[in-house]
Order: sequence, then C-alpha cells, then structure tokens
Amino acid sequence: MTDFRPGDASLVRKVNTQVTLRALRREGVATLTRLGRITGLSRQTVEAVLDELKERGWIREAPPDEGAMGRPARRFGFRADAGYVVGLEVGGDRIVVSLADLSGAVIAWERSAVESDAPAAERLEAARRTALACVDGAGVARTRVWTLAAGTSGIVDRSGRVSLSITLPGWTGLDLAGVAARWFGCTALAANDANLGALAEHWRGSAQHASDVVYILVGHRPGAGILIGGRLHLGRSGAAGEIGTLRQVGWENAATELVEEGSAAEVFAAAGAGDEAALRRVDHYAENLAIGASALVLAVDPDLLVIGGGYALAGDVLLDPLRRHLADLCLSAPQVVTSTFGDESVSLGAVRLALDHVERDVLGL
Amino acid sequence: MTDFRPGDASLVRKVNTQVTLRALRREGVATLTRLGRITGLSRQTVEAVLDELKERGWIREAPPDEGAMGRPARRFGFRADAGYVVGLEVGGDRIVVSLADLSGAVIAWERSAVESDAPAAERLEAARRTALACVDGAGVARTRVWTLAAGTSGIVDRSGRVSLSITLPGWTGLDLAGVAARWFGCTALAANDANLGALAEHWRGSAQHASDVVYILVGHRPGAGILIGGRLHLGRSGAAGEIGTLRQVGWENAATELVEEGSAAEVFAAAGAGDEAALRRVDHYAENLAIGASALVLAVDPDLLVIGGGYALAGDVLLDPLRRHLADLCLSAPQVVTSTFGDESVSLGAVRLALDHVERDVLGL
DNA sequence: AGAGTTACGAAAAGAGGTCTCGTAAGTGAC
DNA sequence: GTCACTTACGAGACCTCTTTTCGTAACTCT
Repeated sequence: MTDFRPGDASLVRKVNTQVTLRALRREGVATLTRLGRITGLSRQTVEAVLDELKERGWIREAPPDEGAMGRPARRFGFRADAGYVVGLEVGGDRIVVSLADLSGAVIAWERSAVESDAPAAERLEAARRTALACVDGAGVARTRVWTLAAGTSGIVDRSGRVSLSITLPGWTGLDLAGVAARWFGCTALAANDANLGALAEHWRGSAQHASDVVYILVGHRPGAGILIGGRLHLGRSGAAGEIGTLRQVGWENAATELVEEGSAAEVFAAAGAGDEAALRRVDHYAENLAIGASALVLAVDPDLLVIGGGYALAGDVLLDPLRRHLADLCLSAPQVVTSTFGDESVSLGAVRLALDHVERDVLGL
Repeated sequence: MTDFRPGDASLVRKVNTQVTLRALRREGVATLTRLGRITGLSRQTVEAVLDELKERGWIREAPPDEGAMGRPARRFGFRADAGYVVGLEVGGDRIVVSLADLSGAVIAWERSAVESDAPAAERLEAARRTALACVDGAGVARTRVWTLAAGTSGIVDRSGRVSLSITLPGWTGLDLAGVAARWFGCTALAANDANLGALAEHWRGSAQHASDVVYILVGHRPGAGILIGGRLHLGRSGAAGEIGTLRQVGWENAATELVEEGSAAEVFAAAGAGDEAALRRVDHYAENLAIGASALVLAVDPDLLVIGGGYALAGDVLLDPLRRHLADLCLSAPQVVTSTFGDESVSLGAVRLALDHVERDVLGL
C-alpha cells in the first residue's frame, strides 16, 4: 500500500526536489521566487534544491530577464536537451519514429513503409534504420538518447518480449526491447501499441482529464489498452485488454467483413454519403466493436472510451453507431470520443513511456 | 501521479508515525528497542512517536515483561479496543454482521435470515436489528463503533447509494450508506458484495499475495469484484466487474438452469458422485461462468481468479470444468482458486473496507 | 553482593526548512 | 545624474526531527 521505509530528513529533500523539478518543467524557465511561490517552498529551499540540480546537470541558469523592475532575478531552466528519448511504432505496414527531448517536446518525426508480410529481421532492420535516421537527421548524437520505447501489435510481456503476435510474421517470441536496446546502446522498453495509444491520449489527447480509460485501437484487428488511475494497466502477462481473443466478441474478422468491397476509407466515405449498403457494413462493424468494447467497459467501468487508430478518422460515421450499440449493451456507457492524434498516437505514447522511465529511474524516486 | 505538496520536517514525522504504528499493529505488544529494530528507526525516535500516539489514545503502555534479563523494557501495545468497526452483508436471504476491533480481529458474529422478497424497509430493519444485536451482544457500547461498511448485491455507487439492484425489491435508489450511518451515528460505507469478497480474499484469504485479482461471487446471480494493485477498483459509477450485464455472457440465467431439478448443493453432490446428467448441468453452468470470467480475465489479466460465494463450496466439482473452459477461452488463464471463507467473506470484506477508511481518515495520511 | 545484561534518558550534533532583515541591483521620474 | 522605488539576493537565527553517544538505572544470575 503506502510506504514501508521510515524517513529521515533526506526524504524531505527528495520530495522537494521532485516538486521543484516538476514545477520547473511546467514553467520552462522561472526565477527562484516564482518557483518558491508555486511550489509553496521558501526561496532558500528552492535555491538549495536548484544548486543541487545544476550540479547534477538537470537544469541550467538562464540569462536574467531584462527590462523588468527591481533587481534582476536569477532564472533557471530545465535542461530539456540534456537527453532525448525515442518513441517508436513498429506497425504492420509502417514504422513511425518520434524523437523528443526531456520536456516531452517532439523535435523530429520520421516514418517509413514496410511490407505487411515482411519477415521479422527485415521489419526490425527497417525500424532500426528509421530510428537512426530520425535521430541523425535531427542532429542529435546517438549517445544522447537515454531511453527508447517501442510499440507493436501483439502481446508484449513486462520484460518487453513479444509473447504473441498474430499479424506480424516471425514476431512471436521476439525480444523487442532487448534488440532495440542495442540500436542506441540505451535502455529500451516495449509495449503493446494500444496501450501506448492510451498513454498518448492521457498525456496530450482527449483523455487528459480522465483517470480510468479504455482505449481501442480500431483497424485491421482491434486492440485495447487500459489506464487505471491514469497509469497503464498491463496485467500479469501484459495481456490486459486483449478482449479480442474471445470468440464471442468477434473482433477477429470484424474488419475483413467491413472491407469485403473496397477499402475501409471508401466504405466509411460511402456510409457518410448515405449509401445504404455501406451504412449496414459500418453498423455491423460497429456492433462487433461494441460487443468487445462493452465487455471492457463493463469490466473496468472507465470514465472515458477513446477510439483511436486508422478507422477512427471516420469520426461520427463510425462513432454514432458505436455509441448506439454500446448504450444498448452497457448499463451506463461512458463518453465515447475519438483520438486527437492521427497515426502518431502510438509513437507518441512510446515517447511518454520512455519519459516515464527516465523520470522514475534516472531522475530518481 | 506522485505527491504534489512539498514536505517539511513534519512529513518525516508523519511517515515515521505510520511506519511505527503499522509495525506495532503487526506485533501486538512490543518494546521500544524492538520497534526500533524492525522499523529501522532509532529508539529515541520511536519513543517520541509513541509518546505522541499515547497522547492521542492510539496505544497504551503494557506492564513490563517479567523474568527477562536486564532492565525491563517499557512495552507498548496498539489499543485495538480504542474503537470498533462493523462489517455487514445485506444479502438476498440473510444478514451477516461482524464486529471487529481496530486490529481487525473479529470479536463477534451475528446472522439472521430474511425473506428473499422482503421489501426494502423490512430488510433494512432486519439489518439494523442484527447489527445492533451483534454489537450489544459483544458488550461494546454503540458509540464506540467508528465506522460501518455494508455490502449488498447490485451496483453501489461511490457515495454508497444503490444505483441498481435486480434481485432485491425496492433496493434500487436506496442510499444504503446514508441509512446505515444513522444506526450507530458513525460514518457508513456501502459497496457491492463481490467487491468486498475480493477485498476479504486479499486481506486474509487466498489472494493475499496477488496484486491484481478478479473475484467472482458465484451463486444465484454471479457478480464480480476487481482488485488492481491490491486496491479495490470501483470504476466511474461503481459498476466495474458487472460483466453479467452483457447478454452474450449468459450470467442472468446460468443458475436457474443449474437448479432446474433439486437444489444447487444436490446437483453438485450428484455431479461429485459421477451422475452424468448432473455433470452435464454443472459443466454447462461452468461454461457460462467461464465466458463472463474470461471476459474479465482478458480485460484485466489478473494474477489470480478467486471463486467465492455459496456455490464455491462445491470445490473442484465446479472448478475443474471451469478451469477447462477458461483455458479454452483465454490465451493464458490465471490460477483459479476457491475462496477460503464461507459466507463470511462479504462481511469480512466490509470490515476491511471500514478499517481502510479508519486508517486513512481517522489515523491520518 | 557482585557481575553481567538490557534498557532508559539526557546531551550533542547534523540535516532541512522557514523567517527576518540588511544589502545589492536594477528601473523610472525629475 | 541623482534619488526614490521595486525586486531579489544572501547571511544568520531558530525550529523540527533524527541519530549517535554515553552515563546510569534496573533487572537476573551466580
């Protein structure tokens, strides 16, 4: 439950360091006095904390603000460029990479296509190349990447190994985190793509103010990620949210039925234009989706249901029937919204995961 | 995420008070030196903390141990009898009450029967009488009850109001916590029965070492409770785990099919003796159960699945087919065990909930 | 009664944090 | 350019909480 270890004075310093650093990261650049006011600490304490942080290289002193009244205050800024993290999506037909600094600002994107039946080695090599290209292209030395996180479809266990992948050839059993760790010689993490999507939405998307979130990545084969109390819930084997496994749910073939004629985008467009047959197809797909979604919703009773992934671009054409079926299946369905991100959501979630790791393990606490 | 407030020296004292109190509750009675050793604090600090706690009435000084070597040490004990909590199950056909002291030791049980079609007022009155009888019978003054928690079937929202009950007449809309608060003039909490069962198992039952737990209360109408990270997960409206709502799951009528001929106990007994027809019935019931259970398991991916409630007494007669169907439906089914409690599990969980409240709100932190 | 054992209690020291106050370093008005 | 005003810095006193040390007290055992 709570903490078990007793505390001494250094605990207080630890807490206050955290609080100060958190405030500084929000502020960007701030004076001692201002930091004192927003943290509730005395200026003296803030000063001591910042001295320590400067020593450790986390922050830097910025030039004083000119033109202000009174004696110029010393200003400090979080050294967002002290290190970088890479967020990576290794998808069925594409690789998406984002490079972010420690403040979470994404400073470079890179993407490339990959054949959906490419063997594992080829897919990995494409991912590696794209990631390196992204970092090199941004002019960031490879050694300055502190952590990499990768999202991929399939079940990824807590150690970052793909324990089961249905869609990607040769993917099952792959130690994705282990392999990716060698690319930059840094710690690497791996997780399921839907989980990372959920994380991204909670970080900067439509789920920012929700605590418990179910995120469904709709596309060829829907997947789901769950946030409990704002934190990723992975489960014992990392398989939390894998409701699609249940035959009763019918997620396996939901998409193939949808795209029997034409691409998904075409079907959605036709449905949006009022085409009866397309509407029926979409409705049927939404119903299938709703069955799985309702199982997750009933299990978790989330504050919010977020729909992400390629098909989410269809917007209300898909969401309206989904909401209808969901209301039918659940006692009280939560609010349903679409992702605010396009296809960056997984790599953005990966960035967040990497940053979480940095903040926890490198920054301490 | 983590704490937002900065800390000063008093934070350290708070932490150490918690640690000490926790240790003392585990030990029962302990000397200063011993407490120092197990908490990792100096004897002086422990002494200061204990002085404060004695002042506040949480602990008492016990007579020194005789016959030991050296100067007799002062001994302190947690005042488990400083207050009491009442755990209550308001079931379909019975009321179960347990009275526990602050150490969690149950010092009195009381139960009574109630008609399954009794109107709400009658059921409530029976619950009140039984609770009062339990406390009075134990010789505990009613004013010494600090918190009461009640478990009942149906969906109970976070404020302790029954937002939906299918089985109990007149129960929907009842402010159970509000009503029960008047019985002893203390804070009262209310929750779903399966949630409390889960809590009980994690506290003292088969789920003690599990972090994420799905608990299914099997009986007339199965219900489920979920523990995430050892804590109750209620969800937005308190409906987390209500997978039985989903028609595809078939929990609604699972039991009625089981008991078409004879009582449930008879069917289980016959199945245990090898009766083909009974085996088929049980297998069918187990299959229905497994569908809902697998939805929960896939959603949450728990460390452990615990089966409690009346039918759990059947043991492996029910569990074996359940495990089989579960293995069939889930990628990797978790361990499945039965509850270690009989029909005390809900009231025991209620005790735990009440104690949690006391520890958080009364003891501080 | 003396030796051995164990715990108590006061005193000193150190780490952190807050408050106060005199001083430094700017801007703006005259 | 000087003076008043504003704002921030820095040193010192003081408080809280913890730990360490050491002399003393209160037992048991021989």
